[in-house]
Amino acid sequence: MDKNYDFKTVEDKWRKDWDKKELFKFSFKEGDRLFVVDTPPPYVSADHLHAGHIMSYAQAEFIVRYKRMQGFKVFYPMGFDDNGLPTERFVEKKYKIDKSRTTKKEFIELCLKETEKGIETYRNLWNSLGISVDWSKTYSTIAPLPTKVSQWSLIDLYKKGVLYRQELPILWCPHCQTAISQSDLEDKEKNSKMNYLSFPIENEESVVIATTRPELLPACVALYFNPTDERYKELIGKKAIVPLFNQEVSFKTSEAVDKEKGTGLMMVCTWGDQEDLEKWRMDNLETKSLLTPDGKLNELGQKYQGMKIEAAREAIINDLKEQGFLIRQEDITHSVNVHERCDTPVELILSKQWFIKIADLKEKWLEMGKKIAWHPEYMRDNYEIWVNSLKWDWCVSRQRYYGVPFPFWYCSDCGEVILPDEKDLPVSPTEQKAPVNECPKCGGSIIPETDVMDTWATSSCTPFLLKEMIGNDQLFPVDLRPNAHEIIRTWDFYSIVKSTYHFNAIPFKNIMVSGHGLDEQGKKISKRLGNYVPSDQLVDEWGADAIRYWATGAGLGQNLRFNPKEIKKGKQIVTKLWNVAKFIDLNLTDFEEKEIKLETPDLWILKEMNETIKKATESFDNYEYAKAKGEIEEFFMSKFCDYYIEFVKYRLYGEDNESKKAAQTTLKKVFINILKMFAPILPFITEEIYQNFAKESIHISSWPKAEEVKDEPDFIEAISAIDEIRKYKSENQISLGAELEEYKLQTKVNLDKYGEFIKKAIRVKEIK
RNA sequence: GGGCGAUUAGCUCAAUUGGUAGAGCACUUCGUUUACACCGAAGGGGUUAGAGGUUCGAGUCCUCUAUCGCCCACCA
Repeated sequence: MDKNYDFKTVEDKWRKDWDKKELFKFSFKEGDRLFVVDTPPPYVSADHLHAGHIMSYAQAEFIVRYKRMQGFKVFYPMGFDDNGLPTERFVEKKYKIDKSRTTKKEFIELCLKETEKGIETYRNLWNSLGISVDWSKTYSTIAPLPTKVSQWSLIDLYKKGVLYRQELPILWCPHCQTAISQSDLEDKEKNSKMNYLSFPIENEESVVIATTRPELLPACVALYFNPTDERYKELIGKKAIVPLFNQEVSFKTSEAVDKEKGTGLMMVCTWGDQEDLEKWRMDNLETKSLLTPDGKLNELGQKYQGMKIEAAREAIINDLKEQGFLIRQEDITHSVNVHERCDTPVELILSKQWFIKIADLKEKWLEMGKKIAWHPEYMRDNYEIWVNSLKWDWCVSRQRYYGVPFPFWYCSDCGEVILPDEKDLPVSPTEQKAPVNECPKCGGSIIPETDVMDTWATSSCTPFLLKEMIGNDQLFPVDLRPNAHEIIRTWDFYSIVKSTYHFNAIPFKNIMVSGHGLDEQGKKISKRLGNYVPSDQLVDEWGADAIRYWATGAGLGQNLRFNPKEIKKGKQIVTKLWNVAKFIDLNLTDFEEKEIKLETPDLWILKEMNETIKKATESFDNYEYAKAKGEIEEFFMSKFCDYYIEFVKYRLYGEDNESKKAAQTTLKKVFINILKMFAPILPFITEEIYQNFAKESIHISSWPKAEEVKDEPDFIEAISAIDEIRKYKSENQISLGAELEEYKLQTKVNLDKYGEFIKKAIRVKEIK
């Protein structure tokens, strides 16, 4: 063995070896125990890989390697989420193009090109980190099979009556020009002005209303106050005139109006916010649709027609001021719902879209959530909070180019929906003919649906996509879904929705939720802040094992700071394992194990080892890789290196062959189990060392089993005695290697039994 | 405003069911020793955020307060 451990050469060697031997390729036969992992398919548009990515994927992979050693046949494919808005936005930004100013064909080609690149970037990183996925089973969400499964899913939902198409006020992104869903929203603090406007009342004085959105005045349809509000009681039955636009609106009351907010009077427009929508729905108010899909005022805006929202707001405020309707203004900051992909404030517009029923089935979603084992447990709360906050059905249609098409055609006359035959899936309605030439109901002509699916409508199929990839229903539900907490409300929730509707089953039995990677100051790592070292540089500098070690630093659900010291510590452990390996290797000879007569220190370390195996196994079983690492490391560094190796040196160098063999056997046995326990976390160094002893990969070897060992309970006293002498030597500045002539021991210990051992282990000639 | 997490040594974190607060890093001192200077040994360092309560006993359970993070709500 080389004197120094060269991680670059070694890690590269095993990467190639595993790849060549297809070590992680999935295969199983009847009776095998399966472990199916539904890994988050990353957006290929996320081209800035950093420690946070390493952390979350490594944490899941610790469990995967552990399960494999436990004898499970692991199905661990990798997917890529490459369709939909994220990719389009990425391409738009990168090539500085606008969807509306390029042809659909060119645009899709660029998306596909970037998709390919993205997959390569990810694949390189996973490989360098030793993420043991089965690369022969890779999917991308826009490929034929996933498209087929996503389309089948929609057809099934349609047949079950839970997918419907309706014209409704929906969440709309004026920048991306597409419908979006509640889960695509993000909060953003914005500076704004609260405008206090005077609304004249017929034959009377005016009332004052506060609003941040005067540009919605043309769509104002009613004014509301709280029924207990004495100030406005007598307004019922009267009408106010909307400033500038002059439509008459009536006063209404609602318990939901807060007397303390603004002036206690609220204007309802169609539609500025959730509250508007609810009043509109409840009181059956008039519909005044004001916005165009690109976020401009339509003809209802009169002289402001064609202006963008912000421009119209400014112009209207100016005119209000001029004509004396603006009483006063206040600077405020408030949070605004923006589209998370582009930061544009979202609007509500009337549009015909496809929806999946979710808002009325909260109880069902909660019930399904309870059937899943959440790691950590409290993450279920996050899920339940989201479910309870649902207000809208899931809008799954998007007016974009690069995505999985809806598998539907319509009758242009009666609107009848035409479904394809399931055996013809996948289909692309805009490019192929419908299964019928004319509407079977009215004989009208057929037009294709041009919408594509929301990205989550495709990725939420992965739990049952996996079984389709293998063609075996036993793979569903999957055993483990690992992901970060921000996609509980999307990927996880929608997966639960779909599996419930399709199979009345949970999609995954276990979910492990990871935290975020933070920079050294504790800030979330993000592309915008640039506060990260690219992942490939990290691996190059420290090696995969050391980085993976760092990833054990936070328990499930916890954020983890980037910390070079912890990576260094990982490197130190790798080096330590290497040095121990050299030491043991040098002193090993072949012998028959049955002749061995173990001595007290041997029994002690074996007993300690079995305790460690028990604890590490339990921790890994509970997805607590951080705890497992702590237990293994403590045993290796303190018990094995600091004590046991020191205890047996004199036997290894001595003349008593029987005693020497016992020490050697124990060293080897314990060390191999240490390697095995470290293997899920440090796959490279453990493989390198293990294959010096064994001819197979450590990663398909079996996880150690704890055995019962009868040790000598009073041996602990001998260890205390050795501690005492170590301390004495250190305090008196004597080298640990120097032999003391004589020492008077304070610690109570059975010297008849352990005197000789202590003298030799810590080098003292005479103990009193 | 509601909820969920967190707060333990200078730093990063442990602490089974309530039972003498522990590691690593950093710091101080020592040690070239035949696995390891990519090293080893020893040492100093804590009113467990604060205040109450339950208990023979609280880092751990309860109540309140403060600070931080996240989720949800908040556009009148």
